[in-house]
Formats: sequence, structure tokens, C-alpha cells
Amino acid sequence: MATIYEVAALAGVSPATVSRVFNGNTVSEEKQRLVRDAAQQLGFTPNKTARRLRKQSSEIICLLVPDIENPFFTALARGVEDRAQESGFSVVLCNTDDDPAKELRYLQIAASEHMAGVILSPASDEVDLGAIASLGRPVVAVDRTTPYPVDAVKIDNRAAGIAATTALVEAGFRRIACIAGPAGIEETEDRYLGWKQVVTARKTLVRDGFLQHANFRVDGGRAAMNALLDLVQPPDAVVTTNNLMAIGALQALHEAGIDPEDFGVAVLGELPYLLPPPSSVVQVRLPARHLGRTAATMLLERIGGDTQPLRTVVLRAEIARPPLSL
Amino acid sequence: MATIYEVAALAGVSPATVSRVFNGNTVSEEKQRLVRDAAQQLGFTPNKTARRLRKQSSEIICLLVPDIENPFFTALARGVEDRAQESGFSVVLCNTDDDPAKELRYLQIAASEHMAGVILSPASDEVDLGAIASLGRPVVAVDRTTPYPVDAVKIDNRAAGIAATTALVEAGFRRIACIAGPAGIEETEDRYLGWKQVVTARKTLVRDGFLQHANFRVDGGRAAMNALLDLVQPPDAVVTTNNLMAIGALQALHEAGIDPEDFGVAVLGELPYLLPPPSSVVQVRLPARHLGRTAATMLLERIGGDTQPLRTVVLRAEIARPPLSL
DNA sequence: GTGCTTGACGAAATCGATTTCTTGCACTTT
DNA sequence: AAAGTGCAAGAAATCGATTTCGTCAAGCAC
Repeated sequence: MATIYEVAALAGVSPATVSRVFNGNTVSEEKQRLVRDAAQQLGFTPNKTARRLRKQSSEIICLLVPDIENPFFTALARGVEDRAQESGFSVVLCNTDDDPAKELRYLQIAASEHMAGVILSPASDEVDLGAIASLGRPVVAVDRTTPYPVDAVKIDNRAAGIAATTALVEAGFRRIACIAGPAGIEETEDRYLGWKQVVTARKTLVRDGFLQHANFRVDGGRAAMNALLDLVQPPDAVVTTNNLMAIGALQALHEAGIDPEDFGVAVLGELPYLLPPPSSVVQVRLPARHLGRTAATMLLERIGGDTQPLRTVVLRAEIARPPLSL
Repeated sequence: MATIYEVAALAGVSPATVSRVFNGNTVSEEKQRLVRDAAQQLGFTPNKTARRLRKQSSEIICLLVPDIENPFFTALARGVEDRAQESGFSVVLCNTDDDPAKELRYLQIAASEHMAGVILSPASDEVDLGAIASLGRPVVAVDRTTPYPVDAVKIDNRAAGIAATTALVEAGFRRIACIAGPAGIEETEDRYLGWKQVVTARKTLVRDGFLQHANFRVDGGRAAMNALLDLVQPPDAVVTTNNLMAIGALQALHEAGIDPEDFGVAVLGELPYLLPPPSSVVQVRLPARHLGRTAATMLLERIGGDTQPLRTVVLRAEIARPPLSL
């Protein structure tokens, strides 16, 4: 890899001039040409590490998501990536497994790697954004918020919960349960509140045990569904607060030999790659990609020096009935 | 962020000593303690950028995949990540969209960022590994190989194709078509050859048009399936060479009102999150995660200075019949 | 006691860019 | 003509670590 010094030597100028050529500063036409020719000839690419050390910043955005295998988050990542590319930034995607320790570790890396900013879906309320914050690096929370004063992009989770539940009520179901995520995660908490609001307002039957907490994964959804089916008076429909848990719930229904046409299922999120789902499945589409794109836009604005007051952007989910893209 | 100089000043030693403490060199007990205390007190973390500039290398692995939204590749990424973590390495995940230009761009970034090594699924045969290679950074090709002399981990694609097709034959299907990926990609080429070998050996009926090429995505699979169904004498079964195309094919079947029980479908790959697939769907499990883990292991060995001759590890796919994990 | 080895450790060079000073020259301005 | 202004461009400092080199003292052999 050629260095700026070799280019300078070949072009017969000082290294400073070479740097100026590549950073848009005032250099005479004459020397510009000399430098560019020399650079071309040597196949010179500026060394990012050296530049970063000097400038104390880079063109890399760190994206922290809890589960890279969840299509919701990969779609979100695509949104971030597309937007970042447009501005010449690269994205580093890191998987936290919803583990605060891993999360902290990546945040420290982001800091010591001089990354330009961080977009994250916090694993818990206790995220320590101290290190990043003290460096003055911008942070945008996405999908979930944090107690720290940072910009955020989220979904109107309660409205989504309301929409999903209402759809089930209107489809004629009267004993609607809810499979929510782990207690304490705001995102799922709000969705569950949406459910609660509707079942209360519509005076549908709610029994003890109709609210199940599960981890966000397929197995959690399945276990929760089984628990619901084991109730003395089981529900006739269920709202699941994320996509993977819905899959688990549908699997459990299938195993129990229940015809999905007879059991209402509403999902907050999309069922990825699903073959025609039973027509009673209601999907509330979460704009994952758009969420990512918006977060990236906000982050880039901050990186660019924008100092307007903190913002929280709330995106609305749209309800979709099957057959969706079919 | 505290620097090594501040720590040195506080501990009353030279910066060199501080560095030595954190790099396992000979330092007296006494000063070790002094330095560690000082570091602790200041919350010192070594600046990775400076270190990288000096050492001309980092602890970051670059992983290039063609489609981050394909569960096959996220599983692979998990494998890489898990292994990397064990050795204290971080993984940067980049999406090439099967676009050689994007790929090249990322490879250049990997080079100028002094990343420790690269694991990639090449978008095409024309990948230019020149830049990376000339830096002496190790590269491991995964899932697909390249003409460049690098280590590789792949799947026995032909065997997988054979297994899938054979299963259909044994299930009694006699007009078996194949939906392959884009022509020219070795990975899909081999799988298709497996199909060809079996249909030839078993003398099943093969018509013009029974081999369809498609992009690797859902829409491609659907279009190909529709083309097959439009044939005058359509097939009674199909082998699809990747997971997403299978989804598309199944969608097309559904739209055409064909009962999936009557139409044989075999997939090279797993159908993610699928509700109980029609019992005639044969899935050949591709060990994606393991593929990633193996590639990471090989790369880390090279990074560690291993100079054994080039290796190509071939992993065998295992055939699975539904209901799989259900 | 002299000479030699060994080990701890400080001084200074180094990685490769960016950026601040400075210098020198051309060109106005009065 | 002297002084002031502006601008291109080189010299050198800087970012924060690692590493080479050299010094000094302790330990050991003869």
C-alpha cells in the first residue's frame, strides 16, 4: 500500500499537499494534476487508520441489534445500511443476544474504534451509554427507547396492539389471550397495553393466565401457547407481540391438532416467508426497514453537526390481512 | 478517554512500561501494580486505532455475504461470530447484494481498515482479491469458491442435489424438474448437476424446460415455478436449489390451487420458520452455522500464522424430512 | 575485582495521515 | 516605493499506541 509520502515524492510535492488534494483544500491546478497522476500510478488509497487516529473519527456506524436471526432486525439493518451507503458510511452489524454484557462490550469497541455513531435496540434499561456519550458520539435508539437522553425511532406499539386486538374482536373472537415478550421491555409492554385496553373496552372475556410472558423466540411462543391451551377455559384467539413467538404459537396450535381457521391469531410483525397463513391470522406490519432508514438519517444528521433538540420519531404500523404479498 | 501517557504520569513510569503491562511483557510486580491501579483509576482503555496503526493489524474479521436477509447467511454469520468471539475477535458483517462492485468496495475497506482477515461468499468468479492478498491478509471462501488460491469451506452440493432428487424419486415422482440459481454460480451449478445425475440414472422423464434458472430470491422461485406449470406437460415434482426459491415455488403452487401433497418439492436448505410444510416437502439441511464456524476457525488459524497448504473443507448436508423441529 | 550476561525500563522512533505554523511570492493600495 | 493582503505550499507537530535501542544495575563466573 502506497503512502502519502511516496505519492508526494513521486509528484515532487510535500505530503501536506497530497493530503490537501484529497481533502478538497486549496491546491493549484498544476499540482493537483501531478498529485492525482502520481496517486493513480501507485494505486494509492489513504490509510483509514492513520486518518482516523488524527481526525478522531471515522465513517463507520455501529448497529447493535438483539437478534440478527430475526427477520425484523435484518430488515431494519437493511434500512440502516442503504441509508448509510448513500452518505458513504459503512455499517458494522453486531449481535447482542439481548445480553447487557455483550452490549456493553460492543459499545466500548464502538468508542475505542472511533466509530461515528451508534444505532441500537437496547437490551435493557440499564444500557450504559456513558462511554459513548462522553465522547460526544451521537446515539439513536431504535425500536426500543432508553432512559438516556438520545434520539429515538420507535413504532407506535400501543396502537399496533390495539389494531391487532381489535381485528380479532371484529372477526368475532371473544376470549382473546396475549403472548407478550419478557416483562420490563418497554416495546412489548406497550403492545400488551394495547391488547389490555381493547379487551377491557370491548368487555371480552379475560381469565387468569390469558396474559403470558415469553422470551422473544419461537420456543417461547410455543411454550406460552401450550400453557394457554392447558387452561381450563382456554382462549379462542391470541395476540402475539412479535413475529417469532407467533410462529411458535402457530406450531403449538398445529401440534394440538387445532384447525387454525377456528382459532384467531394476530401478530405484531410479519410472518416471514410464510406460506399462505390460515386466513384468520392478522398481521400488523411493522415498518422495520423504514425504521432503520429513519434512524440512520437521524444519526447522520447528528454526525453532521445537527444540534436540534432531542427527537423521538414514532412510526405507525399498518394492519395487513392475508394473503399479503401472495 | 485517558491515554497511555496520562496513565504513565499517574503511575510514575514511562509510557513504554504501561504498554508493556498491557501486552504481557516483562515488568516488575511493583510497577505492574502501580500501572494497573492508575489505569483503573482513569478508566483507561487502550486506543485501538493507535494500536492498529502501529501494529498494522486489528482484531476484526470482515464477513461478506450476498444477502443478509437470507436466513442461511444469518445462520452462517452466527457461526462466524460465535467462533470469533471465543478468540476475542469482532465481526463486521457486510452485505454485497451479489454485486461485484459492492463487494470490491468492501474488500478495499477491509484492506484499508487493516482488518485481520476476510471470510466471503464471492458474488462472482471475478472477485478481485488482489488488494487483500497483497497485504498478506488471509481470506477464506465460504459456501462458494473462487479461482484465487485461498482456503475454502463448502458444502457437498452435488451430493445434496443427489439426495434431494433421489428422495423425490423414491417417493414415486417421475417427472422431476429443477429450479436452479443463476447460471455460472458454482454452488448452484453443482446442485443442479446432482439433480441431472439422478434424473438421468433413474431415467425419469425430463422435458425441455424442466431446468429453470432463477435469481436466488422468492420472486425468482415463484416465476420459475409458474413457468414450469405452464408447460404443456408440467412436472409432478421439483427440486429447488436454495431456500428462498423454494418458498416462491410453494407460493406459486398454492396460487395455482395445487395441493402440495400431490406435488413433490425438495429443497436444498431449510425452510425457515415454516409452519408444518406439506409432508411431501423434502428438506436437505445445509449446515450453515457450522459452515461459518469452520470458516472462522480456519481464518483464525491463518491469522495466527498457520502456513500449511491451502485447504478446502467440504461439509456434508444431511437430509431431513418434515416435521423437523416440530 | 573485572568482565560479561541479563533484565527492567526510559527515551525516542515509528505507523500514516491531518492540520497548524510559517514562509515566500504575487499583487494591491496609498 | 513602502506597506499591507492573500494565497499556495512546505516544515513540523500531532493523534496514541508499540517497539527498538540504549542505559543502568544486579547477578554471576573466573
